[in-house]
This record gives sequence, C-alpha cells and structure tokens, in this order.
Amino acid sequence: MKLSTRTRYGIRSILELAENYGKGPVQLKKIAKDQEISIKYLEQLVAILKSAGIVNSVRGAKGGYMLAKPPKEIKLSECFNYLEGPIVTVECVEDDSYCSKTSECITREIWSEIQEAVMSILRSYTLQDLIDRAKDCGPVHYQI
Amino acid sequence: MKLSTRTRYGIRSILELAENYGKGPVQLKKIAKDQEISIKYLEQLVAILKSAGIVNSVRGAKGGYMLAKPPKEIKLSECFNYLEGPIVTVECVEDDSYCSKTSECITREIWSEIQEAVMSILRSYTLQDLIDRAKDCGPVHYQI
DNA sequence: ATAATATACTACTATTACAATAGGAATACA
DNA sequence: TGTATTCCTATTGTAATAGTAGTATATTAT
Repeated sequence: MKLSTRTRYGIRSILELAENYGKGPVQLKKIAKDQEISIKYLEQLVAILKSAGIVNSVRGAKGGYMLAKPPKEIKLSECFNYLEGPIVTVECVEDDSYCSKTSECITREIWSEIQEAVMSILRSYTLQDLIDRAKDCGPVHYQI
Repeated sequence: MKLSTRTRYGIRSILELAENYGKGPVQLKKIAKDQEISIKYLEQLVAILKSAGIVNSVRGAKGGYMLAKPPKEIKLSECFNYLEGPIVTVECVEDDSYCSKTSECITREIWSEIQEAVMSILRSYTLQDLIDRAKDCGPVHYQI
C-alpha cells in the first residue's frame, strides 16, 4: 500500500500550481527543477491531470499549466483518484457482479469500510487547505 | 491501492483455519481445493504466517496447519501486516530521518492520518468477529 | 522396514505494473 | 523565422508480484 511516484510527484506539482493560482501559467521546466522530477516524466503526469480537467494548459512560448479551478474548489480526493487510480482494495467492492456472493461476503464489507474511510479523509482537504497550512508553519515543503 | 493476492489468499486461508480452530490440523491440500489456490503458492503464503507466529504446523501424514491462538485473540491488523507488509503510504511517515523537512511537511500529516485510519479499522476486527458475522448471514463466503 | 502423506526449503520463471527515457510534431510568441 | 513550450506515442528499464518445480525432511500407518 505504498503511494506510487505518479501520485507523489503529481500532487507535488499540483500544489506548486495551487501556489501560483491566478499568476499565469507555470512551465513544466520550472516545476521539474523545483521538485527534482524529470521533465519528460512530468509531462505524462500532467497529461493525466489535464484530461481529468484539473489543470489547463497554454501551448507555445510563455505557455505552461495552471489549475482549472481555484484551489479552494479542488479536493485532494479528486487528484488522488486520477493519479493513483480509483482506490479499489478488491474488485468486488466496486463491481457487484464481480462475484455472485457479494451480498453475503463478510470480508468485502471490511474492505468497503476501509476504502470509504480513506476517501473520506481525502475528500475533507482542498488544495487551499494544504497551502494555507503550509504557510502557517513557515516555508512550504511538499515532500509527499 | 489494490490488495495483493498474497493478502487476499492469505486471509482466506486464515479464515478457514479459524473455522476449524480446535479441530486439529487442516491440510493445505484442503485449503487449496476450497479456495482454488495453487498448493505450491499457498505453501509460501502459509510460511509467512508461520514465521509470524500466527499459525502452527504439524509435519508428516495427518499433519497440517492450525491457528497458534484462538480466533478471538488474532486481529486482522496482524495478519494484514505480515501479508501485505507494513502499510506505509510514504517512507517519511515511519522514518523521521527520511527527509529533513518532516517536521514541517503538510502532506506528510495527511498520509499519517490515512494510515492510522486504515490500521484502526483493521485493529478493530478479530478473526472471531469475521467468522461470527459469516454465520449470521448464512453460508460462509470469503471472497476477499 | 517401507510406503504414503504432509510440511519445509530453495531456486527458478513468468507476468505485470510502475518508472523513466526518447524523438519528433504542433502551437504560439517575439 | 527561430525559439520555447506543450502534445503525442513508442520504447526501454526495473522491481514486485505471482506462480511453478524439485527435492529434502518428518510423521503416520501398514
């Protein structure tokens, strides 16, 4: 149950965009340097976020990326879902028809419970919450 | 964040042992058949549980495996930890020295929170709870 | 004793998902 | 026109998971 680098890098990048919300596009070159991530790998991560509608892009010179909505309106759960993929501990939790016994399966209930607990925590934070808390405690560090 | 088959098969097997607690050893041959798992693969999973002290074994003809303690005294969290490995969303959650910024890192707090939520759910169930709930709702199904 | 049954141990192979690299096309600005 | 940037897609590398195989060792039953 380790987070993938896709999720870790992706969220670091989103937070950098959140800090710069309203200040025009941020180039991948800058994010790559700040976060010490390969720019080519970053391109792919950001593509996921773009197709998810979380970020917008401007092509060409002076282009870059920006959040599609104010940080206050983006929940951590959204970002997580697209980067890490839907949290599915076991298939049957999402797909009733995966197994004929879902309605009577005890373990399935527990995986559902866990999944819901994780999502509920992620839903409770917006990007704005994160950058605010960062400011409260001094310099911004996103080591996720 | 999908569970490995190691965890899924492992817990299914443990539950079968829990059902048979006090009735002498259960052979892998039987578990393998009941749960539709390769017996050779099962050997390895059970070896993990044995070295963890969760199950005991009896060698030779009429041998097999059994829980080392009553189902009531085995928490799901224990089994999970040994099978899936410790839940570590990011390294820094467990290892303060992993990063010099842990004390000021906001995202780290959130991963800690999630990790603790998952563990607390797993800690709240014993194997006995699971087999009891199974009996409440009819035939026993462990499709985990 | 010997045969049958079962765990114990160790090595190997296959498959998959993740991580990262690479090259070039399209777009926009100056 | 040249430079900076995103966009697209193919390829490769790497590590973890999943599964197979063979043989050794212990116990029971005949």
